[in-house]
Amino acid sequence: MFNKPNTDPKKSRLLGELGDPKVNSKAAYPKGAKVFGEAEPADYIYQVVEGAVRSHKLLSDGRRQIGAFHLPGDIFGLENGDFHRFTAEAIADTTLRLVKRQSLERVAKTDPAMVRALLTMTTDSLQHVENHMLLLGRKTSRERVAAFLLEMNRRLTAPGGMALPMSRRDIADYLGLTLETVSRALSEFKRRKGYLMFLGSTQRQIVVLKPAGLAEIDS
Amino acid sequence: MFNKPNTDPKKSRLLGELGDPKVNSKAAYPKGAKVFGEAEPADYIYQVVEGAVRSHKLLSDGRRQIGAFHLPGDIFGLENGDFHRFTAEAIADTTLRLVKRQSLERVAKTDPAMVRALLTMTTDSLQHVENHMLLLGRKTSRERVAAFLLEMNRRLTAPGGMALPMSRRDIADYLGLTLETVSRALSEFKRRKGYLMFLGSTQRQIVVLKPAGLAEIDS
DNA sequence: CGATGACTTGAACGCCATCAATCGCTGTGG
DNA sequence: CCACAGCGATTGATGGCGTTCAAGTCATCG
Repeated sequence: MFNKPNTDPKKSRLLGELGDPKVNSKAAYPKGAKVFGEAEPADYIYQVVEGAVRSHKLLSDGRRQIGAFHLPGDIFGLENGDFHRFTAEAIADTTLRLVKRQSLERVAKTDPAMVRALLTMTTDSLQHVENHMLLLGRKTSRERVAAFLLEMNRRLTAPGGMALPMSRRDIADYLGLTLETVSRALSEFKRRKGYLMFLGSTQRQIVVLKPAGLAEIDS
Repeated sequence: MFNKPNTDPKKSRLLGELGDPKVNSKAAYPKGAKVFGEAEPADYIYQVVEGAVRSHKLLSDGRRQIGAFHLPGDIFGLENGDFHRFTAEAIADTTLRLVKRQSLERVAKTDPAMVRALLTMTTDSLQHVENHMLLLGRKTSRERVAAFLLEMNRRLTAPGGMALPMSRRDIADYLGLTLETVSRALSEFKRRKGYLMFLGSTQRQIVVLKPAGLAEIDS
């Protein structure tokens, strides 16, 4: 709600195209709504206008791994193949801008800079999941939660702390932990270490008091 | 040694360029040699001709996460930015084909199909690490080892089983486990389940007797 | 208010890590 | 030719971190 939109210049190129009303439209997704499912045809790509989206994979018994959270300004659902590789769901009431994949492909055919832009965005995703792989494979629970807080603090910066759109369970499924472990780590950072502060009645409005403390824990 | 080279048609386009002796050269790396380091300038991209390479990230205290193994035919070291995001080392005595990144960039400027090829390869990497994220975040040790065996069985298929080029420690650092846990899982699949067989005196020549059994364990 | 859902906190368990011993193979030097 | 060091791998014993199970708190909403 108080989160600044992403104004990364790398996305501007694509947004120039995306901004063209002839090829895009907006749509509203209530909290919990599915945007697309894993292995469904990838007919559109999406940009978050307002709200937040999670992308996840499921195992057959219900275990879930969230690969990324998409915040205002972020583009997601960009596939090179014809099918989505994640399921995407709105975390909160969300507005998305949609662009037909077909029209992107058409532009890409004649515009090398557009293909470049796609490549750059794909590489950015790659870099994010590569770092996340290190977190999931080798970091302790405290390190994971500290890294999460720093990531969100960077991406959601706003006056008076960040407003996390996701539940403890979502955080846990992003970090490869249980929601109880996430909760314990947050309590520890708040009470024992004094790195955090919760604002208001909810437990999702968080102020990071000592980023350096978190950064130290995150190795 | 008995592993068939990768002949994926998607790589052919790039290999057409890579095959040009004017822009490439070969180099030998003895077992253990560093190909490039994390955060070093990315001046070349590489293709495995013979041998095998591992790509990893390190935490400050030495914990290691291997992101991928590169086998004959595979291309790696392709970055969009100017710096490598992994350290790459030869697992066995290895021959690599090198291509100057600059000459790739030059071709890419005028050849949209080349940019496309780069995008496709980047997307393939992305898909691999996305699946690996699910493994690292949510799978049990048995599931991880089963998935590893199936992956290597697919990529190293040869008459009379596969010859793993990597040590138990490498496997462990790829799967986010310890080498002891990997060893126990392999023993279990061999003795208790009868899914595996070791050939010869070494413990790296493995025959998968029942892929279906491994697939079932891997969820 | 009572119901519900998100979160926190406590207690006990279990999977995997850690520590440690041993085995088998290879290579090396006396 | 044998002793032995060294390395990779296996196997056993123990321990700890995060999970699981469970109870309780708090805010929201009918």
